[in-house]
Amino acid sequence: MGKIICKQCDFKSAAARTLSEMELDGLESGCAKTNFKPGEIIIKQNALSTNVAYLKSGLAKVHFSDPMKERIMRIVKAPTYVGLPSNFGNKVNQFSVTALENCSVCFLDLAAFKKFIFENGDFAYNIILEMSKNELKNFHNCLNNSQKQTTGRIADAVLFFYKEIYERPAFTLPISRHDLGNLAGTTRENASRVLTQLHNEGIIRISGKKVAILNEKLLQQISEKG
Amino acid sequence: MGKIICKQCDFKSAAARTLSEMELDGLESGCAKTNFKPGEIIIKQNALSTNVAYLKSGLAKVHFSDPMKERIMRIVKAPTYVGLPSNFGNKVNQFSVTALENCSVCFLDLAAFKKFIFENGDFAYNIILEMSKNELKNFHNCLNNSQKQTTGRIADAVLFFYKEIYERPAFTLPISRHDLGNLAGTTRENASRVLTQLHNEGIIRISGKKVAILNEKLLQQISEKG
DNA sequence: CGCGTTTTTGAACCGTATCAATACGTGTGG
DNA sequence: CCACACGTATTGATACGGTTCAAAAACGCG
Repeated sequence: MGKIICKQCDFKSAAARTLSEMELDGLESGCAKTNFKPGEIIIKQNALSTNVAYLKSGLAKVHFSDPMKERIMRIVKAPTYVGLPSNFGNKVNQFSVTALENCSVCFLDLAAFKKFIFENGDFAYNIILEMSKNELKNFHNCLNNSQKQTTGRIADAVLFFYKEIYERPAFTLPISRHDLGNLAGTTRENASRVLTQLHNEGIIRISGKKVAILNEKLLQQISEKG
Repeated sequence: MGKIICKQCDFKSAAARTLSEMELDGLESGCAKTNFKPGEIIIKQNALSTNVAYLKSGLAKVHFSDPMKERIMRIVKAPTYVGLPSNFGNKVNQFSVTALENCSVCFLDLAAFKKFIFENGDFAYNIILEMSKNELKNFHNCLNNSQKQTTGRIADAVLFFYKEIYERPAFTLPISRHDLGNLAGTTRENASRVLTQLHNEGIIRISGKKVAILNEKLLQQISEKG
């Protein structure tokens, strides 16, 4: 779509920052920048993963989208690669990625990307670093989800939006109750219930999609204990 | 411990197979082979992860070992690296690894390992490949655990031992009921119950730790549906 | 303003954890 | 060789949390 110049891009990943000017020229030739509106699908599960997707700006949900077991795995914020494990571990995407806000994404040629891994150790190392951190995050996520009960998991999700996404205690949820439940591994009904319960206890204030955290310490405790 | 010669090692990883003779000499100088008996700890959670662990032979469990939330994440079979994400994503191990059988492990110097990533693109690429596949496995694992109920998860575990570990329909469980429950995210009581239930339905035969799968198709269905 | 969607709330039902008691198996010491 | 003790496994009864179903309320949009 839009013509862009990788060399001058301000949103380079840690890995891309290791590339020489010449390499960046190579990257650019197989690079397509695309914009997405909320709800639009960035990566489609079961489609061939022929490109590396780099989320330059915006917010998106990573979700497994089988008809029978739709599940939001996590919410990702730019800048980040999305779907690298599918790119390398499997020929088809193992999950979908859908924009929650306006998103700007660069689709990079997989062959060129691989070439950099082979030829630029610094680049490869940074990719490994990003993948490692991601896997550890997933690891803890998974553990939490299986050991806490609903209240704790919803508290987790709220804290996640606070700390990792918006970095301030008042924000507007980018997702519906349905999706919040889905993210926390429960139903929309329970997501609703827990939210109002936390509201009634004075731990958060909630009105529609607007959330304000009133008692962070207590919320943290709920997230940890149960 | 034992003196070994990496060059002549028959258990090389895909990544290590890309190394030149000279590089293998380098690997060897910072390599310690150690043997573990069942129950012995190979990697200890919260210890500094100063070495890359390569499981050359044997079976081990990867588990989160906090006093309050002990949880078996997965069972791994040689040959495989264990703990790479901790090596690169964090200075301390994010989980423990404990031997279930006699295990032979090579501890490699992390600095040398990093050097190979920087200098040998083929090596780096193979590491990325292994990490990608691992992450996808975890991904599906995590998804399954959160969407199935106990019967399905135990069925999963049994099928896992059949297909991924022993590759034959009759085998001896390498873990106790307690750990089986822990692996499937439930209690020892429920693990027991489900096992005898499957036995009574003629789907598996079970006697102590000896398991035989009698009706694979049905077991598969249970694993998928519920 | 009306219609469809999303959210909230209540009640009944189901699955699983928990508790409690019993059985089994192995190893120890008399 | 038996008696005992300890860890592991089994089985049943109960309680709690969460899903599901149903219905009302609030919201957003044309």
